[in-house]
Order: sequence, then C-alpha cells, then structure tokens
Amino acid sequence: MPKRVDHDLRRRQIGEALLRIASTKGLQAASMREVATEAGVSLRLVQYYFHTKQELLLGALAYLGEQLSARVEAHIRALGLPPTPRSLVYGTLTAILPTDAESRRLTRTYAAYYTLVLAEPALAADHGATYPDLLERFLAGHLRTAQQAGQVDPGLDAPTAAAGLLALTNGLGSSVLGGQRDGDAALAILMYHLDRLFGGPA
Amino acid sequence: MPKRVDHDLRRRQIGEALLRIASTKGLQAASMREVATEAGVSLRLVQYYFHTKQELLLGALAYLGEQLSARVEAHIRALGLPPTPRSLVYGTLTAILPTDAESRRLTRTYAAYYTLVLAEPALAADHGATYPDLLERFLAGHLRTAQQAGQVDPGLDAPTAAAGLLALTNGLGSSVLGGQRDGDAALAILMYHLDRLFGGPA
DNA sequence: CGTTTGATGATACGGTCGTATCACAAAAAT
DNA sequence: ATTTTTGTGATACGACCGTATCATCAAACG
Repeated sequence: MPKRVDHDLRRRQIGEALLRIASTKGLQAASMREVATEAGVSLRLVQYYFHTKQELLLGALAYLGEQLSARVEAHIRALGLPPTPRSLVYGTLTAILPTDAESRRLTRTYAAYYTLVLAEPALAADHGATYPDLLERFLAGHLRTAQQAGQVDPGLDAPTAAAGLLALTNGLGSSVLGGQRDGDAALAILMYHLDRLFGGPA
Repeated sequence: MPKRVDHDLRRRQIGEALLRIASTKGLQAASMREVATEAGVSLRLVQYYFHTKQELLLGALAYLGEQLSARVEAHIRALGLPPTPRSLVYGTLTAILPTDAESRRLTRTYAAYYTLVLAEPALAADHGATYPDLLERFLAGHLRTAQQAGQVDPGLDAPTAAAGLLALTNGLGSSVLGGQRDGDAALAILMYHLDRLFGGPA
C-alpha cells in the first residue's frame, strides 16, 4: 500500500475544508467536489475518507463542536486563573458572540448547520440538541454558585436566568451576522445585562 | 386569451406554496418543480408568474413578511383595545415566539430565509435587514412611553432593553425550533423577563 | 369573423449533484 | 518474490436542477 497516511488527520483536513465553505458560501454550496477542491484533494479522496455525504456533514459538525469548545475554554482562561463563577459566565457568553473573524466564522457555520438540522432532523441523532443544553446547564450551575457566594441576587431562578442569558446571546449573535449591528454593539448589550445580573461592572 | 386570471392571486398561491415547503423541508428543497407540484400547477406556470427563481424567492419572502406582520397585529389586538405600551410589547414579542403551529411555521420559514441570506447577501437588497430593525425601534419607542407613564424603571436605557428583549425572544425561538424546550417553557421565560421589566405580572 | 394576445402545456438543454466503478501504484505481509 | 492490501486517479451514471423553446387554445378586439 502507499505511504500509509494518517486517516484522522486527513479526515480533519477535509472536514475543515467543508466548514470553511459552509462559513462563507453556506452549506448548500458545500458539494463533494467543492469540498475536494477547497481541501486540495481529489473527489475520490473525499469519498474515500467519508463514504457518504451525510458522513462528511456529521464528521465536520464534530470538528465544529471541538473548535467551539476550544474557543470557550480559551476565552474563560483569558479572564484569569483560577476562574470565578463570574468569569465562567462572562467568558462562555462572550466566546460565542461573533465579535471577531474567528467567532463570526464559527457562529455562521453553526447557523448553517442549525438550519440544515431544522429541515433534516435525522441528521442530529442526538449530538445537535444536547450541546446547547449542556451549555445552559453549565451556566445555570455557575449562576447558582455565584448566588451562594453572594455575587448574584439569591431570589433569582438560576435555570431561567441561564436560559435567558444564552438565548439573549444567541439572538444578539444572529443580529450581528444579519448585519443589524456590529459585534461591539452586541457585546455592549450583553455586558449591560450581565453587569445588571452581577451587580455592576467588575 | 383564456379566462384572464388574477395574477396577484396566482402569484400568492405559488409563493405560499414555496413558504409551505420551506417551513417543512427547508428552502433547499424548494425547487421550481417542487413548488409547482405543491401549488398544484405546472412548472411552466411557476416560470410564467416568476420569471426566475430569485424572483420567486423574493416574492415569497414578501408574503412571509405580510403574514408575520398580520400575526403581530392580531396578537396585539387580542390583548385588548386600545393597546397599552405594555400590551404592545407583550403582544409583539409573544407573536414571534413559536408557541403554536402557525408561529412555528412562520419562524421556521424565517430561519430558513435568514440562513439563505447569510450565504447570499445579494438576496436581501434592503428588505431583509430592515425588518428586525423596525421591530426593535417599535419596541424601544413603546418602552420609552412606558417609562414616561411610570410603568418601567426610568433609569433603563430603552434602546438597549428593546434590543435585549428582541434578541432574547429570537434566541428562545431558536431553542424551541431546535427542540431544546417547548413553546410554553420559552413563553414562561419570556414572561419572567417581561414581568421583571414591567414590575410584576399584569 | 378573423386576428391578435394572454395563459398554459409539453418537452428539451446544458450543468451539477451524489454515488459507483474500474484501473493502478506502492507498501506491507507471506 | 509474490501476493495482499491500502490509497489514489479517472471517469461514468442516473437524477434533478434552473431555464428556454415551441406549440396551442381560448378569450378579447378590430
């Protein structure tokens, strides 16, 4: 056999080529041939590493999830170690707001997948629906911790507040991608609500 | 010539057939042939009333906007006449939350168009970006009125609060469509935030 | 009454899609 | 050294896409 190549690496290269196309021209433009060209390989290779298109879409979605998680972690760390309940909430939400080129790419790609899954629910066996849910529980947990530490009004319902914050952030992200306002304006609105929750700026 | 048919009516029939497809199978499934079948006409007729596919997409988008506006108006009226600042804000936001079959259809279709416009900005010459903006200004105006009437904390920044409420509602809608929670749960979260803003339930 | 014109059907064209097939080279296994 | 096995290229197939063309039929108009 020829040079025994690293399959995982190749799959990642091809999958990320799809993500790049999805973020700029949309998922409907991500044909197998287009992905092959973007990845710099032949159509046959795309078929070889992903037997079918659905496999490719699901594989790339997994890579997108990894990239998203990595960004959230990095954003939390950037707010200082060890993380406080406040920095965990701030870091998580500001990470998924499209304020720079990378986060715009991630959120645009995520939006493309979201719409695809809406039309084809079979695609998201379970992975699609659970990720936002995990995020929400993550936020709710740290909000509760913040309440116990006296940093947040204890009369607040933590799960409801967490759901509201995440929905607010997603909605703001949509408005940024739609060109209604820029990332800084959205960040300011998010900060306004967060500071109100945590009782004033840090 | 044959029976001299009503063009506007036919266009609406065909356009709404596309919206129906978009809401169930997504816009990528809305081919000219599929739309023709759904509308019960021949492919040629779709071409006759909409010379090109882009014309069809834009025409149907206009119908979607009409349906959305009509629903918002109806929801506001359902809260009693004459409308108060509070009922205007409540009615607007609850109208665009996917809580029943019709609103689910509308928001799903809107989401499909949103993603399409993200990938093909040329489609939304101006109509796409201005509609949420109008909604936001509408909300901000009535929030300010409510402040002057003493129903809302005057220290609040009305435009920021309006943007937050609309983003929250959109984000909640996304989570409902994504199957993360049902419409009633989303409505409860929205009501919680609205009541908090307006100082307790009505 | 004939002719023009608005509305509709049937069908075709070139392109792209996802997928499949066949061939073949090169490293590994025997 | 020969026989597997793994990776890769070239190409083909049937389906569907948006769009265009040609023919036709019936109402309106002179």
